[in-house]
Amino acid sequence: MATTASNHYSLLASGSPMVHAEPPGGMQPSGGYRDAGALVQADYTLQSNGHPLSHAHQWIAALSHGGGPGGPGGPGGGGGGGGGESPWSAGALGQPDIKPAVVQAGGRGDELPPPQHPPPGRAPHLVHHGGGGGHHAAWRAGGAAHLPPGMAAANGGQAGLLYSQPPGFTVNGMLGAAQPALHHHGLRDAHEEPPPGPPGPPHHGAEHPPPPHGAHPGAAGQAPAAAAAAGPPPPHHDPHSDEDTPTSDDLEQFAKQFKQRRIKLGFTQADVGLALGTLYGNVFSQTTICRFEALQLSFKNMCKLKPLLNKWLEEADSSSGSPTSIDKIAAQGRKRKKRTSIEVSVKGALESHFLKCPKPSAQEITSLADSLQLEKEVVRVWFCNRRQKEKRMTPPGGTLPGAEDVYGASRDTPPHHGVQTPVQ
DNA sequence: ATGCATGAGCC
DNA sequence: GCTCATGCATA
Repeated sequence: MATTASNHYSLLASGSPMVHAEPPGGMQPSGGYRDAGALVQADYTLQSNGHPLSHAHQWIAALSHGGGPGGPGGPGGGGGGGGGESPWSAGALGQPDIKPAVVQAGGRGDELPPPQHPPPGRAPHLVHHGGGGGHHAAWRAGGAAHLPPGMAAANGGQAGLLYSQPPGFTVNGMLGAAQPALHHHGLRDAHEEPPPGPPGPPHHGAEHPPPPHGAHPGAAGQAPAAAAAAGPPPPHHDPHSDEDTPTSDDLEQFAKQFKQRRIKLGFTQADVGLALGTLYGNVFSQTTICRFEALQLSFKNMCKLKPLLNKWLEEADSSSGSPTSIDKIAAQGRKRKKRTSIEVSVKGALESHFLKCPKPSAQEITSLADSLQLEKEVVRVWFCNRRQKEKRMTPPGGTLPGAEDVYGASRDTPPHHGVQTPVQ
């Protein structure tokens, strides 16, 4: 009843046109949606369950855990809580859980293009505000002021805003290349190629820099000074270099710049995702690119993607105009449970619980699920996603300066998440 | 642009 | 079972 989830799942497959339709009688899709099968995208019709979308408190104050990430860039990190309490301080880059998303379609079969990283000849665009240790305390320390001169002018021309079909970029013969790639280093390698810079702890679970963002500027309750106050002075010299760990400020700027360039060049987020696959073997979805631009990824993840995107920028820039192919990767034939649409009222209930207890026990989840009439798994996942959301570095839509107050105070004002960057 | 889902790696 | 990275499906 509540969920719009009908029972059909859509499967991507390429092939047999068979529709797997199940009688919508049951609302709980808990059938065996995991079988591996090759079904095609069923044309399930969504039940218009249009929910008004009223977001209540989305971004709660969880951020405020005093914790705070230790110093910026300072490895000394406060050792944040362990299990994953502190968003940014936990072992960011150091953790090995990064996974490669190389999902190469069977089509190309092969592997991924050689991961070569052509040395960037020049320091690209990233201008970067000079302050080295200044304010990179909060995610968006108002740093929007950049805009490299060169960039705007760069190729401003034709690209205009036609996203229709970008000209394509050439990737140095990468396409044809089905070279046996060696190690398509997944992201996992990322942690392996730690920035030489960071002396001390190469990548351990404690270095971490990122300023917590704890909240937004509004929440700026955070003493600005605090940021700089970090004990260990972050030795970052060139934030834009792929090498060392950028500050959150750097990331923010890069993301903005990236987006602008991307748009100017006429590429969509999806194009970029695919291009990364072509270039490095790691394909990413539109979602990921979007989140990167919106800074909705974890700090660690942002750091991981930045170099890739930076290279793409260079490629796209240098070969903007060349023809090429963009190959796409077909989805595999995996079944996916249909997205459950949680009713607003139910969502509200979940959020309430989340506020009280972000990490309910299995037992609690079970009873909660029961009372809300949702599958236990759905509830569990909801909490997981909720927690994850809390950890993102994303400043809640409005990080308007001086605007919001910390949630703790008057959380009445739900930040409408509609306020993000206009474009796209 | 974002909600819900999947899955690897870890504990 | 959790976290984290990621993405399909959707609004």
